[in-house]
Amino acid sequence: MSLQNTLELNVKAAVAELFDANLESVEFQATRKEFAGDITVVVFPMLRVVKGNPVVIGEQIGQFLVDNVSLVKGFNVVKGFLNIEIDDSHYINFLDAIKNKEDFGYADLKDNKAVMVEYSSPNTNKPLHLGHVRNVLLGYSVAEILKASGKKVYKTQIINDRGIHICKSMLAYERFGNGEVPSENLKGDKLVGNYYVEFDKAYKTEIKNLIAQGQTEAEAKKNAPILLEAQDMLRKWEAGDEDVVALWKKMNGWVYDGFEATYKNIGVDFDKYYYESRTYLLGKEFIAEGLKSGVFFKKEDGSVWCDLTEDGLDEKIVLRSDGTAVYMTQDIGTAIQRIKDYPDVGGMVYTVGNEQDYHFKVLFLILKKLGFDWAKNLFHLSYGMVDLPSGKMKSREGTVVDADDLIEEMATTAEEISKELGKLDDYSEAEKKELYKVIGLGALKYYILKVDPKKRILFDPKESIDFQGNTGPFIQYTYARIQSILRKFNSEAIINLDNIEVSLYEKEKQLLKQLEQFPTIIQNAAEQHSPALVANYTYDLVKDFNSFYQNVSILGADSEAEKTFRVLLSKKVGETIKNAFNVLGIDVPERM
RNA sequence: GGUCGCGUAGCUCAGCUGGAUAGAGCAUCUGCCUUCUAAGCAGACGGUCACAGGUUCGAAUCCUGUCGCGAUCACCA
Repeated sequence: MSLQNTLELNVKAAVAELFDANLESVEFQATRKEFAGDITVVVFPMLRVVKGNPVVIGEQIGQFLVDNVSLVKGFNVVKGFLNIEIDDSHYINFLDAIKNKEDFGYADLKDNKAVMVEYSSPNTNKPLHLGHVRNVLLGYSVAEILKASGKKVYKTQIINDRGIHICKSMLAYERFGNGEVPSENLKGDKLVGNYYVEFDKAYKTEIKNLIAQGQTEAEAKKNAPILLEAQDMLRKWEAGDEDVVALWKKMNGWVYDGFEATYKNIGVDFDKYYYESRTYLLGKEFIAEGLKSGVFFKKEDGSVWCDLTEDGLDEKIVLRSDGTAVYMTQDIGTAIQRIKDYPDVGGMVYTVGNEQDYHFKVLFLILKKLGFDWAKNLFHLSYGMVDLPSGKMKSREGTVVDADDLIEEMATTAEEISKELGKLDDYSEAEKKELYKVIGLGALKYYILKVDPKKRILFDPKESIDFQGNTGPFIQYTYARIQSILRKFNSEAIINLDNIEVSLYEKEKQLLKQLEQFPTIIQNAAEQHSPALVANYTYDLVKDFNSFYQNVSILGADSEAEKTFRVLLSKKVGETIKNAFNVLGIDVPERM
């Protein structure tokens, strides 16, 4: 039983015995540094069932704990706060209990229902940019956090592979491409993205000309021949035109190869891919069924809608009057397809930007109306946009921060800093290169994941991401320091706490208290779908370790017992950093 | 205009299921490398928690209103 559970039971027993009253819960918090004690019980909430002076009540409960709980060795009451002092043996036993648990903090599988996490839902007409990076990092990390909290998880994505956007790239390629193919210098997604930009250029030129010929801007935008041709191409695609489909397959293939390279570069993976072109038909089937069962209704023009006015929302279109699918149609189909493919899935998490809050509200509601019991376990992991100082990123206007470029720049920065510090002179070039990438990516990932998902991020490319303070590299550096100590100690096998006699320094106790929190942090992060909780916890842990490291000699301890204890403590902190960073998708280096 | 989200130190962020004197990092300034990696440690400076009411023994946290920023309200995705 955890320390807090033990204390809770005994506080309740104390209140029952001393005041003949029943407490439903006990409020704990960490004792503030300026007071003596390790854990604090807040007395105020008890005043609802126990009448009296909170200080006196605190004193009485404190005395009861000292008399009845061997781990409680003292207490003091300040205002309504009962500060409890815990015996060192508790913390030493805690360390002893986890010393062989390499996966400390991770829960065993405890739920037979799996959860599917969707992230990175790219369009196939342009490369991934910083916005996708936030999406991918968040989704991957939430998936890993859910796993660590004891859930079975499938990672997936939906690829938006059909529609007017890809037709625009295809048309521009046909016109200006001259048979260009991806090469080492030009990944497939970049190539296709270039033609998307080419299309837009040509489109704008045509608009200008039409306006010069006397059309209004709105007319020109609608009538530009190149746009009409792209729309024609889309119709051909839907009709299954062989040439168009062949080009579509070829260019999408290039894009997928390019995306794969970027995912690998970032270090994320997927268990299953879904393609809009293959799920929208299933969506249509269920629209037809819903029409029969009265979930949907048809308007005179033939379009199909869902009436959500009773739920405080509007009517929502689910099928166009010409019978073609809209975004909602394919999302309905995709959700149902996923449950068909993975019957053990009991819920899903959609990692999608907050601009689509309304869409997912509606989607979840419609799926509920269609009668799927899993629809109540759908969660939209909504995150804020990543903006530049100049505003929103726009692919067509070339104001995007490219994902591949960004990763490379981060590694270059890591290289510059490392060279300045010059600690890696005996590393081979390949080892150095690998390390720079680990550090650069660590900086980028931590920078993005440490902020609350729902807040928007302002990213200024000119002000490079920090490598000091509350950053990924700082935490990685601490890990590397710990590994250095372990290499020097060099005798893991004899780490043994049996019958060890040490009394804890404040810095050591603080570290152990912090370690004790980690399993709870993982559970909270899973419940709240928030990697930021894990990131900020790791930073707190590392700060405490560095303070310990700088103020207490580990290998130079006075006795063998102390030395053994400190090495083991350091080792566990290192493992915990590694386990925490693992769910954030960040690697840790042996040296740096 | 309706709906949703956000507003905490010069900057970037924690804290938000109500609890002690609101915490970090960056920047600025002081100290600390004959001792385990100075990407570090120890410290100083810095706040009307957007504003105004309300609930409460107690509010950055909950409620209402106002202001500011953003998103959304398409037979786009």
